[in-house]
Amino acid sequence: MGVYTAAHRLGRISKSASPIRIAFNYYDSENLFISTRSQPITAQELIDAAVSLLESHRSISSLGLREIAREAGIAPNSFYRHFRDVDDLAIALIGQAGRTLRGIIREGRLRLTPERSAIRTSVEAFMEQLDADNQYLHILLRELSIGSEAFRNAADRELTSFEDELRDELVKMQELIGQPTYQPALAAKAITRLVVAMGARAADLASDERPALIDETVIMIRMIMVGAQTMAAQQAAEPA
Amino acid sequence: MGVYTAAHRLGRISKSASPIRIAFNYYDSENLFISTRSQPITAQELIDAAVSLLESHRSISSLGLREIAREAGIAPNSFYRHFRDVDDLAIALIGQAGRTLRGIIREGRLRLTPERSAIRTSVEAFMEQLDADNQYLHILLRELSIGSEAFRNAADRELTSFEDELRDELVKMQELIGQPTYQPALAAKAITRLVVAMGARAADLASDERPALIDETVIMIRMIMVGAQTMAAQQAAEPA
DNA sequence: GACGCTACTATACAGTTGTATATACGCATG
DNA sequence: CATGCGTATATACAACTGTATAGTAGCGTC
Repeated sequence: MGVYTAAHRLGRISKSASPIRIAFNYYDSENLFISTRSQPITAQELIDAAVSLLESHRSISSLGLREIAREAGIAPNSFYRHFRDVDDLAIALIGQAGRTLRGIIREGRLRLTPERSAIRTSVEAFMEQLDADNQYLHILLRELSIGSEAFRNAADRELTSFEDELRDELVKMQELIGQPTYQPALAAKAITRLVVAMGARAADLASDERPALIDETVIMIRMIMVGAQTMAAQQAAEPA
Repeated sequence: MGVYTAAHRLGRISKSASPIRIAFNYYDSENLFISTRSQPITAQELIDAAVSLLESHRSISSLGLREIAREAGIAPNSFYRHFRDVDDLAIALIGQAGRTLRGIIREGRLRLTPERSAIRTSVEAFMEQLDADNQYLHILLRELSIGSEAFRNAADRELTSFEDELRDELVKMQELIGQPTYQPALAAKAITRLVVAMGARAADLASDERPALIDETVIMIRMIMVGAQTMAAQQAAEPA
């Protein structure tokens, strides 16, 4: 943390106030040596600062360069050392969010047991992310509908990877239990988009209302899967 | 249009420039008598000005009071005569969007003919609104995922009205053709949310890619309906 | 004709923003 | 030891924001 943080975050600094002078080097309250200058900041720290500002319901594009720099504790101009502008940081952030989430969901599948349905397990893993402190899922859902074209496409790309993984799983399942699925790619897409939509709504609810929403979502997904399987059976019977 | 429009919209006005003095009354290029003062502006005109600024992908909360006033052609302070602040205008705008859209969709149902499926007709009516020049659907979809809690709840309320109307329709249909639906309220919710999600994505696509998306959506909805009907049939057979 | 009411405008102010320019420190290299 | 590079900071500027205060034109009423 540099010199900007304390002065700017608590209270406003008036431009007309007498200039504040701080020694270049000092020991902070924990006796750690801190240089107020030339303290290197990483791009990741800037991204983290942006994430922490994205709480509640702000879009990335509503963030100001100065705001992010203030949160990270550096001078506004130091931002340029790491990113061209806020949009540049945003693209990096969305990519990071997608990568992280896919890892988490993939990991969640390992928890799959014969007792618990695959659907419920996946939906729960997804919804759990809403409570996670990294906020990545919220950010992704938000940028999906707002922000520049580039942001939305970036977010949509992350979502499409989910769809592809789910489709593969549906096909695998179909071979396993011999129950064919009509247009598995479409079914995967429907399920993904539905879960995302319900997740977005769940994000607004208190966590004690979530279980009901999860139950609803599971039934909806079952409707899609039963429908897709029934349609496959009808198709097989009809043109025979 | 008042005196602000011309000067402010084309080119910037420098504060340090010599003060601009304009006669209080003048005839504009079409020889309409215009008073630069005391020309009453309606709240609706302010809302329309806001809508016209919401093109592409901006959220309502990103609009500035001065910006809206400039677009409407009034002095910034005149805004306060009609709304407390931008959020106040936003709530009015969302409500108006919802009411308008429900009217349009309801009207679209009147086009229902035995030849064209009810599903396809509804989806097409919905997607048509994406191209409408009033931008209401875009605005509603956007505020659903962004903006203050109040905005989201307002948008969600509008969406719930759609669900209710659709559920009634499903129940009516069920009585008509004798094919029961499992949990019609949930099926209606799934369909509505799915259409909205697909619509949001469709909004990003060129209009020649829309038909394919409509086809996809229709199949997805069919999956849900077939699934809900199959599950109703299974439920009826099982505990008997 | 004076008064008040409504609907607007003008000016001003403090705060914020993005960024241009100049500067200072620490470190590695010659 | 001097030079230059990398990384940070300080200062400044013009543009913009929301809004406080103080007007002013037009209209209806006493």
